[in-house]
Amino acid sequence: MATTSLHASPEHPAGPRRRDAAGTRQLLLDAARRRFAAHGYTGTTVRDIADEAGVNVALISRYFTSKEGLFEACLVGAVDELSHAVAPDVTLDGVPSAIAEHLAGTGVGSRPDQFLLLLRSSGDEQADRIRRNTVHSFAERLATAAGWRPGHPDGDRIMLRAQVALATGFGIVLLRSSTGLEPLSSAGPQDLLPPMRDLIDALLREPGPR
Amino acid sequence: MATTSLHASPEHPAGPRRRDAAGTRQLLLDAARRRFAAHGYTGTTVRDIADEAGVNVALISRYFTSKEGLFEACLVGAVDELSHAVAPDVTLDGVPSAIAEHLAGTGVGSRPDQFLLLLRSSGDEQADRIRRNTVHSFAERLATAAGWRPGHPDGDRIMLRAQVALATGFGIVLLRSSTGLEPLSSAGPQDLLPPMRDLIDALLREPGPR
DNA sequence: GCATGTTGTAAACATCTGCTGACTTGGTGA
DNA sequence: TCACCAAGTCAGCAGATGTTTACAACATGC
Repeated sequence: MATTSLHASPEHPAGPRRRDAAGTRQLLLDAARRRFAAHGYTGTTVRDIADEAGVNVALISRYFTSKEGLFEACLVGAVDELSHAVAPDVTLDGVPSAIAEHLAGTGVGSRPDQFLLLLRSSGDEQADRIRRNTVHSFAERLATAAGWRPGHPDGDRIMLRAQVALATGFGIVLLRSSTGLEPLSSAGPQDLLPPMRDLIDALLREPGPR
Repeated sequence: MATTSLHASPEHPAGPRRRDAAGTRQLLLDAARRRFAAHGYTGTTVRDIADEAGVNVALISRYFTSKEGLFEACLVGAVDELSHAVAPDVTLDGVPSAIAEHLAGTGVGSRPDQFLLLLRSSGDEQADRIRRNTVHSFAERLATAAGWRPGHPDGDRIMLRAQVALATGFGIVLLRSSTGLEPLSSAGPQDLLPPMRDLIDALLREPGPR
C-alpha cells in the first residue's frame, strides 16, 4: 500500500517520470470521479481523493484551486460521457440500443456511474448550472429524435415524454449503483434492450395526439 | 424568525405545552426528513436540523441516540410513504394513476421528495438494509400487479421490467427535485398520467414472451 | 414546601475538513 | 556546475461537525 506512494503504475517502459504534473492531475481527476459518483460531493473529502490517487492533498488546491474546482472538472468529464452516449443526430431507432449499452457499461469507454455526477449537487452555483444545462440539452436531443422542434405545436407534450425517458435512464443507473437490486443490477445490454425498446417506442413513437 | 423559537405553531387554543417530548421529537423528524431529502445525509448537519426545527441540538442525541439514528427514523417514514403510494393489491390498471398522483405530490398526504430518502445512502449498514428491502419489496409489488409470481417461468424478465418502471418513478422524482427540468418539474398528475400509462402498458402488459 | 424525574439549555470536547504557507526535492538550461 | 523554477511534502490553522457533560427550568407526587 505504501510501497509506491507516487504513481499507480510504477513500471513505465521508456520513461518512468516521477514528477509529472499532467499525470498526477489525471490521477486526481480519476479518483475524484469515482469518489464523487459513489459518495456524493459532501460525502467525499479531499483527503479521501488524494489518498486514493496516491498523491499529496495540497496538490488538489494547486491543480484545481479548490474542492469545488475539482468537482467542476469532474463534471465536464461526465458531460462528455453523456454527449458520447447518444449521438446528437441519433434516430429514434438507435436510441434504445445506445441507452442499453451505455447504461450497462459495455460501451467503449463508458463509465455509467459518471452519469450520477449530473445528479449530485455540490451546492456550487456554477457547477449546478453546468448540470442543468447538460441534462436539459440531452433531453432536447432525445426529443429531437422523436420529431420535436422548437415551437412545435404540442412540443411540451413530446418534451415531457422525452424527459420521462431520460428519467428512466438516470433511475436505472441510480438503482444499480445505490441498491443492489436484482436482476436489474447485473442486467447486461442484451437484457436491457427489449424493455428499453418497448419503453422508447411507447413514450416517443406515436404518430399524433391520442 | 426568532420570535417563537420553541414551536412552529405558537397559537395552540387549549394548551400551548412548552415541554412536550413527543412534540419536539416530531419537529425534529419533520425537519430532518426535509433536510435529508434535499441535501442528502452528509450534506445535512445536526445543527441545520435543530435550527430548522427550532430545537436544541442536544435533543437529537437524546431522542434518536445519534445522527444515524435520526436518519433511520426518517427512513421508516419514507418506507411508509412508499407503501401507501401504491396499494399492495393494486391492479395493473390502477398503477399509472397512483404513480402519477404520488409523483406529482397531489396525493392526500403524499410528500414525493421523501422517496429520495430511499436513494440517499448514509453509509450506515442498518439504514442501507432498510433501503434495499423497501425498494425490493416495492418492485415485487409492481411485478405482482403484472402477473409475476415467485418461481414464475420467466419471472426474471417480468421483474426486470417492473424494476425499470420503478426506476422511472425514482428518476422523475430526482430530476424534478435536483434539476428544475421543465416541463417535467411542474407537470401535474394529469400531465404525467398519459405517458405513465403508455410506459406501464409497454413494460408490464404484454401477454407472453416475445 | 420539597424531593424527583423529565425537558430543555449552554458550553465544551475531540475530531474532521478544506485550505495555506514555508519548505524540500528534482529536473533543466546556461 | 549551479541558479532557477516546477513538482511535491509537511505541518498547521481556522472553522465545522457529532456528541457529551453539567446545569437550569418545569411539572408532579408526597
